[in-house]
Amino acid sequence: MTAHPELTRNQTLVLKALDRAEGPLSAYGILDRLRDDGFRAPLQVYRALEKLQQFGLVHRLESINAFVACCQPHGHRHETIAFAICSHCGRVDEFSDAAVEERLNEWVRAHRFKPAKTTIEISGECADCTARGAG
Amino acid sequence: MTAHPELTRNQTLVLKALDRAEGPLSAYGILDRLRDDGFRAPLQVYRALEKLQQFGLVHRLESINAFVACCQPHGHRHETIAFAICSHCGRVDEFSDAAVEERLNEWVRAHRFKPAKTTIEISGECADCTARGAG
DNA sequence: CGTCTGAATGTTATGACATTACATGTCGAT
DNA sequence: ATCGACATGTAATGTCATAACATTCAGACG
Ligand SMILES: [Zn+2]
Ligand SMILES: [Zn+2]
Ligand SMILES: [Zn+2]
Ligand SMILES: [Zn+2]
Repeated sequence: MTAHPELTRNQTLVLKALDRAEGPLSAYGILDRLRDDGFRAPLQVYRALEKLQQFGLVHRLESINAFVACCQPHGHRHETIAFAICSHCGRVDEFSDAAVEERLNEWVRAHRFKPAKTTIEISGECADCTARGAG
Repeated sequence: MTAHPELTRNQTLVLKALDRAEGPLSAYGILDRLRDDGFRAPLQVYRALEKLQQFGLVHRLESINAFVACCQPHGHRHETIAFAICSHCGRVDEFSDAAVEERLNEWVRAHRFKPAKTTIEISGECADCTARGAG
């Protein structure tokens, strides 16, 4: 599964919708954009999103219940990823920091905690929006 | 607002419900536990939770849409807090790490991002549950 | 006292996000 | 052909959160 298989039709459509979007989209937002492609029910979106997340092509933003296409060309699965989310324009920046990852891993080891998923999200206002004097 | 004022009746009830709970509670879970105290609608819970979060007495766990009472005796407002959430037993451990906070602050400074709220949540299985051989 | 005002509360309705359950289709392996 | 694994279609339901509006409460002030 390292090189994920061909995407199905629905997965391709969902990924394209996210790629074309300016910012994160909710599942229902994706659904609305795919009505013309035959999408009728939320489950079609959620099922595609689940696979795309497994492939590392899409990330879920827990703090805003939305999804973004991964900015890396071929996805990634093993790093801890942090997100900076502009609550004004929706821009999402994705980054990883080895020191952050290492410190969290230390806590986890020290407490014998078996991590399954790590969420790091900073919400706020991006530089552009701040410069423009956004509210 | 450093020493937060007296809590109102509803705020007190919600905080007590969270204190008594084993793990995190959803807003509707809190509502159910406060029916006998006269609670009838979700808004009563959400309004109390909003204030309690401002006072630093309650934290929202974004990745599971739930709330926990702060484990510090008098709350805290200025640190970046990380949570380790056991998806098996619901146990939540709260910790902060200066190095993590500093690294995230560096990214934010470098990108002129104006942070409003930082979420760090590690979901997984706690040591006790792993030892018990949980699934 | 009476009134004004801001905060908290009560209530109904609605919106937003996500999953369960079951039926159907597709395609390669045997 | 038939089987199994996976993807899909559809309806119904469950879960989380807020909008809108009316009412109540407690302190400030003349
Ligand atoms: Zn990515
Ligand atoms: Zn922005
Ligand atoms: Zn705390
Ligand atoms: Zn546990």
